[in-house]
Parts: sequence; structure tokens; C-alpha cells
Amino acid sequence: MKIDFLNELNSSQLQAVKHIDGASLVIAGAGSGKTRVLTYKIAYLLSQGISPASILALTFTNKAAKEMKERIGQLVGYQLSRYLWMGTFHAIFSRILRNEATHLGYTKNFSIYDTSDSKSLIKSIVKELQLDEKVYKPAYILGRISQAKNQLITPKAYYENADYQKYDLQNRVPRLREIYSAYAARCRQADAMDFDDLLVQTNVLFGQFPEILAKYQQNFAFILVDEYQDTNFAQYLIVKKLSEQHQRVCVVGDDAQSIYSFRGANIDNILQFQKTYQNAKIFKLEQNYRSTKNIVNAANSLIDKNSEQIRKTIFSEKNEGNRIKVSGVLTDFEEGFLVASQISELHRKKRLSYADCAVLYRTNSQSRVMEESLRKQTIPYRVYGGLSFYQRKEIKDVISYLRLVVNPHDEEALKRVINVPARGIGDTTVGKVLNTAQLQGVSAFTVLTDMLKYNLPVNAGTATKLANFRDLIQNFSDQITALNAYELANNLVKATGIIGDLHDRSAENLSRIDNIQELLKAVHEYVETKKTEGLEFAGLADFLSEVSLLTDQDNDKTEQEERVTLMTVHAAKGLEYNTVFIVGMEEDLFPSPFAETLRELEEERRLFYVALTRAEERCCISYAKSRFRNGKTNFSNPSRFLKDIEPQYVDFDTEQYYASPKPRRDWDEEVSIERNLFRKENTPSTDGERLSFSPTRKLSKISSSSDAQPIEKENLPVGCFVKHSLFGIGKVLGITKVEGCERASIDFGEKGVKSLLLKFAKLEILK
DNA sequence: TGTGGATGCCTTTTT
DNA sequence: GGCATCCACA
Repeated sequence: MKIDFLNELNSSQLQAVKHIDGASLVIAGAGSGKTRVLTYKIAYLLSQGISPASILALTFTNKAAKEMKERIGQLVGYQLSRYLWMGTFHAIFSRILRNEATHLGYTKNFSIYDTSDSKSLIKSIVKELQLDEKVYKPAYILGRISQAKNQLITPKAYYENADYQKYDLQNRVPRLREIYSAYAARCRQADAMDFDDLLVQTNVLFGQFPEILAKYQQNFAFILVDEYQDTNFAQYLIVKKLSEQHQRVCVVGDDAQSIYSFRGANIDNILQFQKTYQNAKIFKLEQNYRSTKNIVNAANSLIDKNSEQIRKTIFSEKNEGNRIKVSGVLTDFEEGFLVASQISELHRKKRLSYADCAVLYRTNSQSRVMEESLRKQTIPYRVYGGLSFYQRKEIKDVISYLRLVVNPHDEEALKRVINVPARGIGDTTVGKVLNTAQLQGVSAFTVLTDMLKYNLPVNAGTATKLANFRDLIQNFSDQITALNAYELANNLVKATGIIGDLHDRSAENLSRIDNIQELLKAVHEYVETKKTEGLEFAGLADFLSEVSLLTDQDNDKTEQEERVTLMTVHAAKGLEYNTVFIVGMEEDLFPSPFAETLRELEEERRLFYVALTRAEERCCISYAKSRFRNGKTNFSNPSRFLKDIEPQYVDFDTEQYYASPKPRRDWDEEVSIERNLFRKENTPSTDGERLSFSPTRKLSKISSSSDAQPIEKENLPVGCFVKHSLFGIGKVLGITKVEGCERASIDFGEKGVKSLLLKFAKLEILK
């Protein structure tokens, strides 16, 4: 096999690729060719004659796995690459768990509960225990359970641990341990695992069955892990166990981009790698191929302020590039306008494609204002995040039906669809069924199979309705090996009448029907794909096992569209754009007010680091003095992180505002004057017009102000005329100096006499 | 059993 | 401001 592809690597990349005996840690700085090292390393292993089936490569997203597999296929041929064990932790280990399910007391067809299933189950349990749902909030409870699971703490261990009990008592949820126990029991009863269980049960499997562990240890001669900084304890331990004998493990990651600790990711896994693997060799990839020198240096100066990190010197050999532009504006609306104007200008003047621009924000809720501004200037955009395809109600409903057919004990699926479309089985009845199931120690569906035997207290009419529903599901369950996934799904959608229920042709319903058709199409494609891979029969169970671990990031819709990208910084990790706008760079937003400890604050700083390093050539940061959030206007100061970037890499648009830790009084006065003016001008117009109105005038000035110099005192003799974007034309009455800042007193006629800071005010001198 | 107005709550989220 | 949820009522 040809291995001249290795020529495409630089020397440190090559060293990392060629080190295949023993553990190695590849610290890959942003834009340093991390994925390239991983893919080429695997290709290299294959070229050395290693069997693809003995290589395990773990990623965090399906997308990453898919892209890597594709690339490796190109390098060494698909005949080899298709046999690689490459996928997300969850996908790979759910596959292994299905094969070994019976050892653990599950069936091969166990369901996978997603987050909403888990929350719904917790809600039921909280109700059954007659606890207050306001105190025992499902999201919080699930978070705690998830934390426990990540640490591999069983319900029993949790129940018996005095520290947890104390902690929960302090947080006024003393009975959390009972909920955890009940939750685990109910999942088992339903033959279901939640996302965390996929990792927990893998650990249980490997811990309790040494011979099974040995089997996989021998099978996986090489283990590679992408984004290692994001692994949690359960994942760390799986990798450790599997590589115990041969130690041929290669992990790739960047501690500076660890931004998922809130999901249990433990940055110590990467920081302490050498302690776990004593003879581990470390490779550092320090050349950034993505960004200009200025951006790389700015990002370096930022991350340097973090205490916990693996020191490295990231450098760029690209050109110097522009400085990062930081703009301060009054409101979030202005910020939107500013960004839209800048994009528009870049598109017109520099012929920059919209697809090369991204707007990044800390929270999803910030997208709304941005979207509005972009629409106003007719700039095409696409928002990432939000509700995924698989989370949509109608899709979840159909999937739940499919799940129930494959695994009738799946309680969450049953609860979801038993009355969809409405068939007269209300909450009361469902409650009775669930209650009876609890009393009898069987699953809800089992109760339906013999309502008399289990003493279900319903009248004859209700019993008939329940029996009809049961028969519907049973009928399809019986055909599970006779019909393939598509035939079954298609028939099921027809038989349940789920589409008929959406008959009134409102736009909403039409889109729902579309979505269901889309899903059926996906099932069809799945069956066809499997056929081309030589699998004659692709059953519903197979389809479900894959689809439940899919998110819509994996949909192939990432094609080159001429659109601006809007997404959270988290979602942007791993991506790159020519021009990046980071908006909402304010205290109480970025860093998030939830970040209290130093560790959390450092994670926020890493998040900002991730944002900066997405940019190839141009990076514009903005912050607003006031922002509409949670139904009210909040005021805040520029983010402390702005000061963490060395000033030589940055151009501040509103320097003096930034420079003072607390906004100056006089500046505040000016703000309030302008604010009132805004209000006055805006009141008569309708909501829709409001935005295209006065901020436009004001900001058209700001947006082109990169070339506008602050006005010097010398250029502004008393008596000369100036034009202000808001106040109009005025006459200079005099210049005074207050606290080292020059202010001009200007008579704007009807609008009154204003005192403006020269450094700040955008004045045009009229000749 | 289904609907509507009042109430409460908000981060980030690869799986 | 917007969404989900809850209780009150038809």
C-alpha cells in the first residue's frame, strides 16, 4: 500500500502518527491539524497491515466519526475502512451492549431513553412519591443522577453514602436517593438505558465479566480517542480498561478547548494523562494553519490568563492580518444592526461570501435579535441549534411508536403515544395502568396483555380502548422479523392514523406531515444503504438502535450554502470561518453569571478562546450597554475577558468606555440622553418599523467608523458647525476638559445644548 | 377529556 | 418576551 500520504504532514504531526507502540497524548492546538493526525494515523496503521476490525476510534459526534471514516476511505480504500470500529462512545458501546445485553439483564432490543424521556420518567416518580415538583425539578434531579452515573456511583452506593445525603439535605432534596433508585429500577423494568447508562453499563460489563473484557481487550489492538479533553470519568475508565494490556492508546485533544465540564467532562483526564499511562509520550502540535498571526497571538494572550493548562506555544505562519475589532454599542438591537451592516459591507466591498461569516453567541436566546437584523438587511442566514429534527413532537411520536413495537416494555414510549391520536385514553386511565404496573411489579404493557389478571380498575369501555391499542402494537410486534424497517414504519404510520389526525391543512400541520414523510424517507434510505452494504434485511430494531443516537447535526444539510451561520460558541467548536463575529461580550453574559468558581470561570475563558480561534482572517467582537433579556432590560459592562487579550492585537471602537472599570458618570448621562431620544422618536411607529428607523441612522455612522478618527480639539474651533447622527446639526459653544477627557458643549437648537465626549461622539465637521 | 388564561422559568448540551 | 405547565372550567 502506498503511504506517500504521509508527505502531507509536518514533522510533529508525522512523529505523532508514527508513534504506534505504547500510549501517546497528542496535544493539538486550535487549527493545528488534529483530525488530520488521527485519520492519517489510522491510515498508517492500516498500511502497516493492521486489521481494521482491531482498531477502535472513539469520537464525540457522529459527524466527526463519519468525516474521519470518509477521509480514511479515500486514503486507503473503502474495503478496509468500512470495518473500522469508528463512532461515538455511545454508538460503539451501545453496539457492544446489544451483543452482551443478556449478561446484564437487558434484552438485545433495549430502548435508549433520551433526555426528555428521562425527565418524563423522573417526573412520574416524583409524583408517585408525592413530592413537590417545584422542589424536585426533573432537570435538576436528572443532572444529579447523571453526575452520579458519570462517577459510576450506583443507586445503592448513592443511597448509603452519608455525604450525598448531607449534600441533598442541604439542597432540600433529601429524598433524591430514593428517586435515583426508583429511576434505575424503572429503566430496567422498561428494558431501557439512558445515555449515561450506555457508559455505565459498559463499565459494569467490563468490571463484572473479566472474560468479556478480555475478549474486547484482545480485539481492540489500537485505541484512538478524539477530543479527549471532553471525556468524563466513565469514558476515561472504559478506555483505560480496554488498553490495560497493550497500552496502545492514542488520545488527541486540546485542554484549552475543554468546554463541556457541565456535562461531566473532566479536564483532569487530559492533564493527568501521563499519570494514568506511565510511559506515555506527548506530542504537541503547535502550528496553527487556520488563522492569521494576529488572531493566534490574541488567543494565546487570552488563554495565558488561565492557571490550569498544558503550556504550549501556538504559532501561525500566515500573514499578520487585521487586528480584532471591538465595538461597544448601546443596545442589543444596535449590535444586531452593526453586525448585519458589517457583513453587508464585507459582502459588497470585499466580495466575501455569506457562507464565510459566522455570528457566535453565548446563549441561544441571543439569536433572535441577530436574525431580525439580518432579515432587515436581507442577508441570508442559518441558525444552528434549537430544536432538533428528532426532538419535534410528531417525530418523537412516530419514533415512540416504533420503539414500542420493538420493545413493548418501553414505558416512556407507551406514555407518549397511547393517546396519540386521541383515542379516549386520558391521563386518569394512563395513571391507573402505570399504577397497576407498579403494584404488580410488571411493565405497563404487560398489564394491558391481561387487564383482568392484573386487576386494572377500568370500566368495560375503557378496557376495550386499551385492548385495541394493545392489539395495534402487538400486531406490529409480531411482524418485526417479517417486514423490514421501512415496510413496518410505513404501515405503522398509516395504521395509527397519526397523519390523519393532522388533517386540517394549517401550515403547521403540513410541515408536520412533511416531517413524518421525511422520517419515512430516512428509514427507506437506511434500508437501502444496508442493502448496498450486503445486509439483506434491515429490521426496525437495527434502525432504532442507530437513530436514537443521532442528532440533526448529523443530517447532511451542511452543504455549501450561501448563508451566514448563527450558532452558540459551543456549537462552533471544531469549525472555522473566514470572518467571525462574537457578540454579547458582556459581564453577566460572557462569562456566564453561572460561572462562580475559578475553575468555571476558566472554562468560560476557554470558551472565548474557542470562539476567537474559529476565525481565519477577521474577528469582530461587540458588546452592548443594555440588553433585553428575560422580559426586561439589563445593563452591563464589557466582559472582563476583553482585558485578557493583549491590547496590541485589538482595536477598540469605543475606547474610553472600555478603559474605565465603571462607566463614567458623564458617559452614562450621554447614554440616557440618547436613550430618551430613541424612545421619543420611536414611540409613534409600530414595532415593525421601529428597528429600521433611528438606529439605522445612528449606526450607519458607527458601522463605517473604522476609518473615522476621533475628532481632535484642534479641529473643532468654537463657533464651527458639526453634525451628530442623532441630534442633527449643532454649533460648538466651547470645549472643556474633565478628568482628562475633552468634552464639547454643542447647541443643537431644538434638541438643546449637549455636552459630548469628543473621543466618543461621532461628529462630522461641516465646512 | 380537552381548552384557555394565569403563572413561573429561564446557560452552554457532542450522546 | 416566549414557552411550558397548571389549574379551572366547559
